[in-house]
Amino acid sequence: MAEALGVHIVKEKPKREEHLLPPLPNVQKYSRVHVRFAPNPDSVIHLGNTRAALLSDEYAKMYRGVFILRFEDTSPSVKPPMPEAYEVIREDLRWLGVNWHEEYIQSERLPIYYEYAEKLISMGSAYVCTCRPEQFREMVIAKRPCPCRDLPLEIQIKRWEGMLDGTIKKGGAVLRIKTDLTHPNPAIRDWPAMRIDTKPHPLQGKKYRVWPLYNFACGIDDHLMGITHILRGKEHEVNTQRQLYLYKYLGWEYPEAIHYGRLKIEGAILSKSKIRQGIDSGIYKDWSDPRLGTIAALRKRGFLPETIRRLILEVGVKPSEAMISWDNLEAINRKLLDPITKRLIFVPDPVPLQIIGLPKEFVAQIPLHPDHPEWGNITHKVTPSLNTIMVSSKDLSSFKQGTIFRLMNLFNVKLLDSSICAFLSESVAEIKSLGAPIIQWLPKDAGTQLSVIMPDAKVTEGLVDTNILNETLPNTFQFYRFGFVKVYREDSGLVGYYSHD
RNA sequence: GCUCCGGUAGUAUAGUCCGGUCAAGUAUACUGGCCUCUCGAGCCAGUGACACGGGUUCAAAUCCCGUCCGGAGCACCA
Repeated sequence: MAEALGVHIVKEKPKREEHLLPPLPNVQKYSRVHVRFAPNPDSVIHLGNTRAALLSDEYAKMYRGVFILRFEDTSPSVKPPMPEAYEVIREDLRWLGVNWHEEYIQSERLPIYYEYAEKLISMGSAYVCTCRPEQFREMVIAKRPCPCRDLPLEIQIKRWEGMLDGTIKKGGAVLRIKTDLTHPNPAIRDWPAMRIDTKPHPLQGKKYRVWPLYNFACGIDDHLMGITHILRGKEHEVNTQRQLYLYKYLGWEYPEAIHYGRLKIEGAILSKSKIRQGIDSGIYKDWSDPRLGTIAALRKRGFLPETIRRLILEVGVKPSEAMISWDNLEAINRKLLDPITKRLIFVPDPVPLQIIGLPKEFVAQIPLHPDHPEWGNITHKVTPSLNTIMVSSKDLSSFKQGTIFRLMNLFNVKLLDSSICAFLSESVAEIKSLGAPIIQWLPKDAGTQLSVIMPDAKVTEGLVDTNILNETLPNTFQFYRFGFVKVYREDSGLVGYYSHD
């Protein structure tokens, strides 16, 4: 109808229109887009890894494609898989809102890799190399074939069997894919595909002693799983070049590979090895230590999955490196959190303050959200006999004797000495015209102990409005004049993790 | 050193393919002001960038060359 009238109806604009992802290349070549996220379960995932996962997920949704989760756990001794990591990673992905349609674990697919290894050997496209690594390197730099390269097929097969049956010891041989020995990049010349690793695998035990290297397993799997578009960091650019040879020999077409630059976040640790090292040495409590850039840490601190997704989409797929600032991340999170988060009183480092000269009983109405009066208020009473309240020592110590200030939502007082003040008046307007400070407070017995872990892992102790115990926890609150805090109920009591202002 | 890949404000990003509408947009940060019983949110205004040098062109952030700077890779890791 509208079209008949020559009117073009614009559908509801996407919320993030300014950060829509660019289209994927050559989508029309494939019947259905297949993307994958292939983490190594040797550790948990962090903001950097999330980039591949979220970008792939977003594209899968954009094209109604298939998202494949593949655990790349084929290095028992160099990157030993952490048994619990498989589930922790799934958990993190679910939390991030990533939907995967298929899941594979490479350590369960060794027979497939063996099959292709044998095929490539018999085709003369791969050979078993028994040179010492340094020896091989010398030759390859000189663009000369190593002595193993052109050995007859029967010997290659015999050597391959030797790798499998244990005749050849660990480190004694490696399967190499033939490439171009004159390739300008020495790293590409006759790259290794399989090696012997006798360390028991957490999932497979001692079942296998020959394991595929990254390029072999990944290259084969990407094809077998029908991957059409690969999103990965640019550290893999050379790997793409290597795998091209494999695809050529097997007559396969290589997927579209998109390489993005590294993601760093100012001040936070994003290196898996450094994280693990820090945990082992006790510097960090665990993977969710607030100083880390892990998903577990961001979640614990109250960052929302949507925040992380928006950030990743904003950064996009550029090949250059990006240094994310906390300001940006926090601003996104604050914008999402602010309208939906209850306000409560938290008094850091509390000290008592007695109020004298009270003419009557006062009831303070503290809104749960200033922009949502319908959410209601929390009330606190101060009477001539119940006249001691708790305030932050930081506030109190900044006031000189005689300072006039307001107790938020209550009344105005004048400081007499370090722990006594006198009732002055009730009017808000009065205090505003003076430009005097307004501070948060709690009646002496209305607070519950709360330890807030700050982003630098230091702890701020304080009292939080006891009404928090009526809330479902964990939950994020905004404490007046303090900031957003995600509060947990732990055995030791209430523990909060500071998100941001 | 070798092989690749990049460089738009403090940070991130749009624009670069298909030169003019870009005296460069947006977000955040910062500075002023308004609003607010939070040092939160919101509103208004402002500061701030095309790495440098050549070339092509009537015209260059956009194309070409050089320089500088940055990153990645050069594992029997992924």
